[in-house]
Amino acid sequence: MAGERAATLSDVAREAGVSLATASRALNGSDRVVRPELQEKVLAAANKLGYMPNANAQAMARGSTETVGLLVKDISDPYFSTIAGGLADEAEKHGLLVMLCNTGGQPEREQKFLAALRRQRSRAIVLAGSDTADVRHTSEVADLLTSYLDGGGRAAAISQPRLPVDTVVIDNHGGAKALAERLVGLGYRRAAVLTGPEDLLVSAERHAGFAEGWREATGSEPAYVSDEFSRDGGRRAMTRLLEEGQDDGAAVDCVFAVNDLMAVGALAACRQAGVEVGPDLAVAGFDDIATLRDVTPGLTTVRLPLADIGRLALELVLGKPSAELRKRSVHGEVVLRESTPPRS
Amino acid sequence: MAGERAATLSDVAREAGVSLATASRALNGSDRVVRPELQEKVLAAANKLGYMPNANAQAMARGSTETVGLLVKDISDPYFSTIAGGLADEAEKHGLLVMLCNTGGQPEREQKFLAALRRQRSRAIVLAGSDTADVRHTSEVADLLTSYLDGGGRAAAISQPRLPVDTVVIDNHGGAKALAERLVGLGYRRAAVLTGPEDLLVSAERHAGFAEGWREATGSEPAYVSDEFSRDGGRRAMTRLLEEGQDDGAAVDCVFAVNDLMAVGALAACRQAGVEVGPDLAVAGFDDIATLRDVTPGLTTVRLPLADIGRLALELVLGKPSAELRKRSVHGEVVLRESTPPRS
DNA sequence: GCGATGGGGGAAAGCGCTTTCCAGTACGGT
DNA sequence: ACCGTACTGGAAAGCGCTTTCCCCCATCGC
Repeated sequence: MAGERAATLSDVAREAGVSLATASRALNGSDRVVRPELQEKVLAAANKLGYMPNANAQAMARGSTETVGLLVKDISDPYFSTIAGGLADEAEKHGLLVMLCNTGGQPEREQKFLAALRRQRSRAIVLAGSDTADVRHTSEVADLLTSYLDGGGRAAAISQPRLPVDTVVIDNHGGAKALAERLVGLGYRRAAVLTGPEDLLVSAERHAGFAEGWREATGSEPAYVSDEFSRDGGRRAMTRLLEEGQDDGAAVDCVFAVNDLMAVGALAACRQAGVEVGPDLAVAGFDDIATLRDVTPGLTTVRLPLADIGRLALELVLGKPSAELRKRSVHGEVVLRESTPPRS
Repeated sequence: MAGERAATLSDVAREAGVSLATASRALNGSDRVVRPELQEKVLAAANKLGYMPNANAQAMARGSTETVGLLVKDISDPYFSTIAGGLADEAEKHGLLVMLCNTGGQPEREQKFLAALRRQRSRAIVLAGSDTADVRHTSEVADLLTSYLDGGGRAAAISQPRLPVDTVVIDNHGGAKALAERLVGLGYRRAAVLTGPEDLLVSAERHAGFAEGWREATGSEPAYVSDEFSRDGGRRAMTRLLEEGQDDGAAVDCVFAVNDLMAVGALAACRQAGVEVGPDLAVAGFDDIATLRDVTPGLTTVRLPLADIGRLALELVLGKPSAELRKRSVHGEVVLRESTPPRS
């Protein structure tokens, strides 16, 4: 067995008694008409030999592949894995393979992967790593992307509006603002925001949106505490907030964590501190991560259609190229649950 | 810009005033020694032209790629995405790219992807889709895999012991058994298992392990209810269980859901039915999904080192091929939390 | 001083496919 | 009966790279 090198197209052609050209045409179908009789012979030969085209050879000859690259910050984060799921589904429909690149948020890796995808002649690239305000890095990525585009590649980004490519923009600002308004409507008056690092764009946008909504509705500015954009970051931030609140008489009645993971961390911190979320303090998140829909108390959040976002990004990147940059907006929907009961 | 086709190796060679062969050797380093002076010239030329090797051409010439395929049932499921994360990390260390294939549990897709990976001449394939008892499909996959291996490919599976490849076997049986023992130790006496479809191997193994442990410790057989292997399946199964329990005087005091997602569904069902998990009824899961570590009450479960499993699978598949099939066992660790308090 | 040795460069043969270009055949029109 | 037109098969030229094989020249040993 081990010695039998895989059958090539010439093997098939020989077996079928036709030329290489005819074999290729018969198998690819569309190209040009081949007499049905010969076609069948070729198909039979291919079948008999267990022929499998060499995708690399095809890529060379055709100059294009069936591969799309997907860059995410961390595939084990449900936010990204849900997006990846939607994108993978869509890719499957188009007969495309997805190259998964886990950047871990490291700029060098991001650039390395971009280069690799370019070498592979990926048909398209979707960037879903979170955008940072790191101008130097962003511009390097932008350069890489531009030369990729010049080489005939296609690219799109998710929520990274600074990149010179088509983008699915997530209305972080609007969603957070709407959430603020709803919370005020429920009777809350003193808010704090648990944010990620301030150079993380998503975090900044959500913070700003919330602050704007809150300000417009109450005339006051929400406090805020920054930490990591993660479960533990949320826990730490919340712990600090609770400690501060003790001295300071004017404790907040409502906390907005800029993502669900942080919110869950905040929930844990409250539990530990003996603060009952809901009656004592309201907590809200953002994203509506599916796995987290069952935490108790149910977490008020802004639902993002993550799988659709993945699908949309692929559609965008596969669609007709257009001269100007396209932006496709996606809005979140506030989902109220028990963690923010109407304030009596 | 758009007209400038990407620089090729011959462009670099010409620019550097050397032959193709020398250019190739200078860039790949290892192959054979090139005079440092020429080497530098080539590097400079490559740099100047923004040369990017064409990975497809390299793959053709070398006969091997830098790509590994990963088949998962559903990347948006935290179980798989955590494994994928570990594997992607490891892949990055080896300079490999990961081809993500989302099978959705559909046998045809699985086969389609396997074929695609073969066409791509993927260096290795890791299968992490859950194994089913569907013999026909399993044997077809096995055939595909075998011919892939014959062609020089490498493959490994995660927890699919029926495939003729190296396998990371997860000790589902042992973990569930240990859990059963611990629960009995806490004072529980009447158990029920919430299982997935019985032809799903993971589910069956966990069920069997738990039943064995329970039987050995108490002499009685746990009841069980089957439904989907998902959050909603868990909720439904639990609801049914609670309804049955009402008629039947002898209600269970402890429920084992074969994965965390189902357990969370069960938690939701209990909440809805007014049953307080912990005091009224114990609930345990399996996997210890990170995102779920903060549900309340804290869910007793069997922790699986999912990221390590992904890493391990890649190591296995990249390691020296050996004649006999290798199995690498991974064991879970029981983690007791508030959902299963000691029974007073 | 001369042949043997070996280090390093270049020509060219692929790798497996697609696609252009050419040639042969059969058909239609006049 | 003759020429132009369609149609279809085959030869061969790449696609961009790696690698074998060959050759040249410098060094070494005797």
